Amino acid sequence: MVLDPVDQEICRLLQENGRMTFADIAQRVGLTAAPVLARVNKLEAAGVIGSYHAVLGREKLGFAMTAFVAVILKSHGTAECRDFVAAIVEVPEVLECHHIAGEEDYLLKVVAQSPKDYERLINDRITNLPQVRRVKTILVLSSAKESTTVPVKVNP
Amino acid sequence: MVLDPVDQEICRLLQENGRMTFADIAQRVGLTAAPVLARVNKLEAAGVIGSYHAVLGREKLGFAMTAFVAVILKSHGTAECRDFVAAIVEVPEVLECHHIAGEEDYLLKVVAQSPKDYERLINDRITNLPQVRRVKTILVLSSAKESTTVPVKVNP
DNA sequence: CGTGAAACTTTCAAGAT
DNA sequence: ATCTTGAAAGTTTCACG
Repeated sequence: MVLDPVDQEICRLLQENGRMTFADIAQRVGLTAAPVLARVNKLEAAGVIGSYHAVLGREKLGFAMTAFVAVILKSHGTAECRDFVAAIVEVPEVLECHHIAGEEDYLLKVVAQSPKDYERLINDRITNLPQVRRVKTILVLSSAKESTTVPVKVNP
Repeated sequence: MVLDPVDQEICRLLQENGRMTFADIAQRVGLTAAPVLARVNKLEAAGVIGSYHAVLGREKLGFAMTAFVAVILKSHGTAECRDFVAAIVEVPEVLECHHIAGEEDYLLKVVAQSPKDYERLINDRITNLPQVRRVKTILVLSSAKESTTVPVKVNP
């Protein structure tokens, strides 16, 4: 699918503020609401716009810790990987699960309320899994940027 | 701030669908739109709800690559770190920048359209920075989960 | 918290450029 | 083809009970 500059601007605006009204977007891109709606519907149908989410203030909810967890599996058979992934994606504190190339097999991003909670999470829900050989914690001290906004080029 | 079960459910719903209408939310939590609006305003003011965003389908926009980049700085003075972070957060392809404890100093999440693009990004925008000693790329092969949804406890 | 009312937004069909 | 207009339905937002 080809994005003209108006589509690109709509994507930029909705990445920045996912609750912006079509009337508002229309004004900023120099159209009326109807064609903006049509374009957004088209962008959603094409999968260019995938979903909309509120992002919560984690620390306000008591999540004082973020960490990346590098996981090495015991073996790398298809079934082994499948079962590990199936179990790990069900853990709500695991926000991300990436299969990676490198010394380790998977890189997880996890949140926890406290070191104690983190310990329980790692022990009971991760290290515990029969496929896991070893885990390494990379503790996040602070995050200077944490966004899902990708660049939508203005000059095609 | 204390979240009662209705606040928690509102947070859960808005994490799941950031464009859900207040009328819709109201129906699901068994209220009318007015009190839902009041609660959302309060949650936003308290920073529990931080922001709303559309998440784009990266691959549809040509971002075929995701990688984590572990960075070691030459030194760890306050100014050095500050200047590195200030430069790195301006790079649109760098979606996340975390200060970490471990062998490396920073962990970045970056997206790129191709290996060539990735090379340019790493060379010209990262390795290049005067504070950087060394970078290590951890290539993402696939992501089984990539979310910002944190658990909002149902049982206080 | 609910109601009702005003203002605004969404959404669609028909017609203009 | 894509936009505008205009109108109906739905949503937001407020003051009052």
